[in-house]
Amino acid sequence: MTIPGSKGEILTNEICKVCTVRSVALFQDLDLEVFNKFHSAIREVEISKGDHLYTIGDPGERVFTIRQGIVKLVQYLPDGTQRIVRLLKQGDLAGIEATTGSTYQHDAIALTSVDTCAIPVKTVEMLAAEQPQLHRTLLTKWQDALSTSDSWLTRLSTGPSRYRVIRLLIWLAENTSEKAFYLPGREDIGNMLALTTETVSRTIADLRRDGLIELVRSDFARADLRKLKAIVKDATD
Amino acid sequence: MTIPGSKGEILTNEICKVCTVRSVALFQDLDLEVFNKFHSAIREVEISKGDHLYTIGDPGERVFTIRQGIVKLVQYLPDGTQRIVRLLKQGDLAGIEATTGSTYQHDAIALTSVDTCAIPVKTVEMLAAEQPQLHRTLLTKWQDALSTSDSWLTRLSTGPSRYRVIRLLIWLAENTSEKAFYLPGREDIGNMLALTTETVSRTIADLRRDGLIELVRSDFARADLRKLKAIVKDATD
DNA sequence: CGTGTGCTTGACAAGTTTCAATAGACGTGG
DNA sequence: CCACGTCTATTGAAACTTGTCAAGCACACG
Repeated sequence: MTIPGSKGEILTNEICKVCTVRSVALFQDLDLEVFNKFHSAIREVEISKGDHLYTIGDPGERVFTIRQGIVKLVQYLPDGTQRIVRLLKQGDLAGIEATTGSTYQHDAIALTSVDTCAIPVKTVEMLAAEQPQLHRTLLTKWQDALSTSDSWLTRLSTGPSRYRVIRLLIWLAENTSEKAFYLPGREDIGNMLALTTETVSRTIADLRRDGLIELVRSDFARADLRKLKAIVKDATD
Repeated sequence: MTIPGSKGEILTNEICKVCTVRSVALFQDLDLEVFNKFHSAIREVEISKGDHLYTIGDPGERVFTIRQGIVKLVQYLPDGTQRIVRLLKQGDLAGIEATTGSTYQHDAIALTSVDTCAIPVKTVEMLAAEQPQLHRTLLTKWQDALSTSDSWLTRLSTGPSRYRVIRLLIWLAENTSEKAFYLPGREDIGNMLALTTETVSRTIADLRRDGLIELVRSDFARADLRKLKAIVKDATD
């Protein structure tokens, strides 16, 4: 179990068995028996807001299952401009490129405090050798990443600022179980949508004036999802 | 061999053995013996400019290795706006999501005349069962797709129109062996860069006036790669 | 109780879209 | 072989959106 208040890496012992995200994560249908042979290599890693989970260019030695919190994946242009290419949430896999022997392709930075399981790539390989369905789970994770990426291009990088912000808010709201959802800093939002912080700030202020969202705190908001979806003509499930 | 002038699906016979893209494609390190057991299921599919290779939402029954030509992957917003999320070229795999049992996630449309090998997903599975390294190749293809996608977000959807167009031109030029490279229609370029056809047209006209590119035909161009890279501060290998 | 950091707002400049008109390329049929 | 229609590319002018620069505000932290 986690030692309350602790930071950094902790040996997992029984934690995996009761893991709240196992059903959606990497080991979703793994034999407990097989799993027990290897899970001693797995570490729990907790980092605070702003910390790096890993850094672009580093040798990819571990993948991370996100247990709690939100992580941004950042890439940079030669001039230093940064672009957030994806957000990872509970159940997502960070550093998946490590499984092909590649170096990390992004800076992975915590937007909130983040709780992960760090799994050495070697462990993944050994597990996969005994349990081929892990391959299938991994493929699914690749597909998730790619389809998120496509969606960021289609929905978050297309159209006027108002629509982009709204589509991001919908995503944020729908990926939270609470009524209020985490609202990233204006600069981060800008780096997700290819807008400046000023434009984002103005757009969010407009949405508040129009009664479409309501700030609970500067970084938590509630949204009228139905109205937001109507504006961008999203399916109103 | 291909029957000259023919269209549509053709049974492959000896074609795979002499395939010019096998070294970069799906069967790059497959045992010829194993391969021969299955390759009768593989069809050569040729389509002309503007034709669909597959359509979004269709059940994904085959993956396609691109042997020749360029394919665009298109997604749509609810209002009908389209966005091109990737271009596929020689050696790339189209419809890779079919390997996870998913439906196709895009419209795949030929920008030029296109020559592919269509491989049933079932064949891929059978081959993978006998030759596990195929899993690894597939993972690499997923990674390629994802890293292209990230790059489209970072480099093609960020910054002013001039930079986006230049970065696209660099990509097009570097993914061609000829001196002149295929230049897509202005509307397609717009849908790749989230710009209007008019803006793209003006930007390309500017680049021509500045002597940075030269049109061989309306859809073929030569570029001064060194200068273009200097402008966007790309590595000048 | 200052100081820093991030958010907001304003005014103006720059960039992009929109609407409209023209020019060019291409294929078809007279 | 040329006229015609169609489709794409180009260009102009005006409207609009977004970026830039600058200042003020609010909240958290030391």
